[in-house]
Amino acid sequence: MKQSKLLIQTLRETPRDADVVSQQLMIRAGMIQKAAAGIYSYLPLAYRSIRKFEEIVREELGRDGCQELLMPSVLPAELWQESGRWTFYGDELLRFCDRKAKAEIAERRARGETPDERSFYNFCLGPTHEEVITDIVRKNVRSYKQLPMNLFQIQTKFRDERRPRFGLMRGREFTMKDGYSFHVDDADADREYWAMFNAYKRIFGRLGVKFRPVEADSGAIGGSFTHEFHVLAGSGEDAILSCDGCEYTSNSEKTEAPQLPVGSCGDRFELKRDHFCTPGVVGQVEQAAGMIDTEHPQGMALAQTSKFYLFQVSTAIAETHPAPGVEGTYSDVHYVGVVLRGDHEVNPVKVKNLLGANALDMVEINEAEAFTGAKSGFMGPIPGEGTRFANVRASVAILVDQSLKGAVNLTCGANRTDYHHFGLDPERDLKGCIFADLRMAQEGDTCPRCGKGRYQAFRGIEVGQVFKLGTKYSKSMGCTFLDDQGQEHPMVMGCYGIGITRTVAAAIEQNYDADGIIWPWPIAPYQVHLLSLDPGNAEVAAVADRVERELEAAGFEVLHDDREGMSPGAKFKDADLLGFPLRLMVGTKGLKDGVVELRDRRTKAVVKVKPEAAVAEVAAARDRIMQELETAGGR
RNA sequence: CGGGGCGUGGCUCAGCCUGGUAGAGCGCUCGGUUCGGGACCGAGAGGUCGGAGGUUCGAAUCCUCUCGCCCCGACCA
Repeated sequence: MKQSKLLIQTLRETPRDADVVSQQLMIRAGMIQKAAAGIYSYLPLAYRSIRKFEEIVREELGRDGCQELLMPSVLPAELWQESGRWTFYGDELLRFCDRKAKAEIAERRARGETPDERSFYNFCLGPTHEEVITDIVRKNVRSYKQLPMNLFQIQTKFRDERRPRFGLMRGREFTMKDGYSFHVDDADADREYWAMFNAYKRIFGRLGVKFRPVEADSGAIGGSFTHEFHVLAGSGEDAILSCDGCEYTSNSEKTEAPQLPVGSCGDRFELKRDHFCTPGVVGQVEQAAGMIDTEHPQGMALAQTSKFYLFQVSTAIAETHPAPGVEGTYSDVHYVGVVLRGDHEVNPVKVKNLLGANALDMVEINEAEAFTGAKSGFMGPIPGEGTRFANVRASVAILVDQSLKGAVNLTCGANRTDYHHFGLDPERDLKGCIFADLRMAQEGDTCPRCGKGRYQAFRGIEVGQVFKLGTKYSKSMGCTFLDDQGQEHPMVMGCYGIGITRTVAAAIEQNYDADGIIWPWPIAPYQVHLLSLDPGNAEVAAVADRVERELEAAGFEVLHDDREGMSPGAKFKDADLLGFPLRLMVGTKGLKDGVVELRDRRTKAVVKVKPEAAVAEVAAARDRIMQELETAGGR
């Protein structure tokens, strides 16, 4: 391909509204162009990478017998109403109506009515396709003999994000591979889950990026387990903890924290109310340092302090769920107190899951201060007399992190500004409290799975997820089969997603330098960037054209920068920015010595060879690069 | 959705405070000289200053409304 004919405009300067590396580089390299917030055109170079990744996905899923189909992107409201998600999904679902509904609205207006347009919306843009696929399967599959079945599509999705950002990584429109499997029972769904898990490991392994499959929170859907696949990159939105001694890797919102040994701290004291006074000090560390008495002349160790968070369970959703720690249900419970060691952070997802709540919010600071009667920093699990907290204590669940089980002589906020109690023994002093793992695990914590390794922290970009759905959709939509006894059962489902365009962006987030992109070979738009440094020179032009033909004949993808009137330096800059793995330079200077030069984008190493040997040298470089990829991937 | 910011040629931005008939660099076109890490000279093309209304003799500039975009937060099967 001649670069002089390629649709591309590279930019020397970074566009102002590009805020992440992949977005900046893709715009500067002329790969994407924004049409609206979070909506991009994929220009030729980007689309080549996207298609290459799609092909990898197709090949690997094909190995597992998955069938590809394509569903509509405009979906009828009826299906979403059937599953219940039409109302549940929220404003990310872009809803609209067709001409028939519009005519109806117009007609009512003509009659003097003021119809609510939203109630006439009868279509949406598909953000995901559980409803459609379930509809297809229930209409076409009746017998256990047809199961299992695994169907996928690679398709444009639309989610009307509140705040689209990060270019292709969090756009509103994006390309996604979404797959759905249908099974006669749980065991078979589990088997398929692990088959897809392994397929994903192959897919991201072939991509040539560092990645990790991580255990994740299964969220409100309540599936039994789920893994996310993350491309590791410093700019990743998710924190991942990975044990250096075993396979356990998880999203930090899920990571199990180890039970810590309770330090010895002398005799057990009674609860001494308002024992420490640290006026005007707010931070945990400063407070602890100010907690001085005869027992603690240096101040209190941070691990001997406790902190207290007040959460609120949304009553609208909680309704009749049995409430641990208190009598009654969440329709009675508004507040939940969480007690942690002073040097630990609360993990809201763990709290939420423990409570079985769908939504959990921090109580707003003003409200919390009014409730407990103390300023932030001095709240605690023991209500002060006459406060609202004291009045409703019986209906406030007190959850205590397991690290404090058996702990004694702790401090806690006195619910009186500037004061802390001393001598807290949660088991003794907090009636009906529940001990559980509620904190964020941290880098360096001992892994509770193997008991030996320690957690290492990474940042990751979520690019794929495998999820066991169960019968949520098959039950609500009547997707059933007949077993060999003629009995009807709902199918057990799994779903499996890969963000295609996000993955390509994530690959760049992980692989770039100050000069531009460094493409992993398997998804590079072109593999070789052939630069004619003096295209006006007949010999250079002849050699470059010949090498281009030879490389293409040997199966390489070559972009030939044949542009005239451009200085070598400018071509080098463009080549670095576009970042194809290999750059082959043909110029008068080299040809004077009878050589062309091959440069590795990542290592910057240059090899000089005779033009006739260029193809063999490129092949050798490819083999070396692919070899390195084998060892670089995830685990 | 709350808070903040920005809309001036394809890109980056100046001009706005203090109204007077629109600029620079990059990119693009043509000619010439160059040519191994974003060369130089000369000549050009290209802008309803996001939109609407208002104030004014006169608005990119002041006022009102509106649309779009960006950032922080909340949200994220």
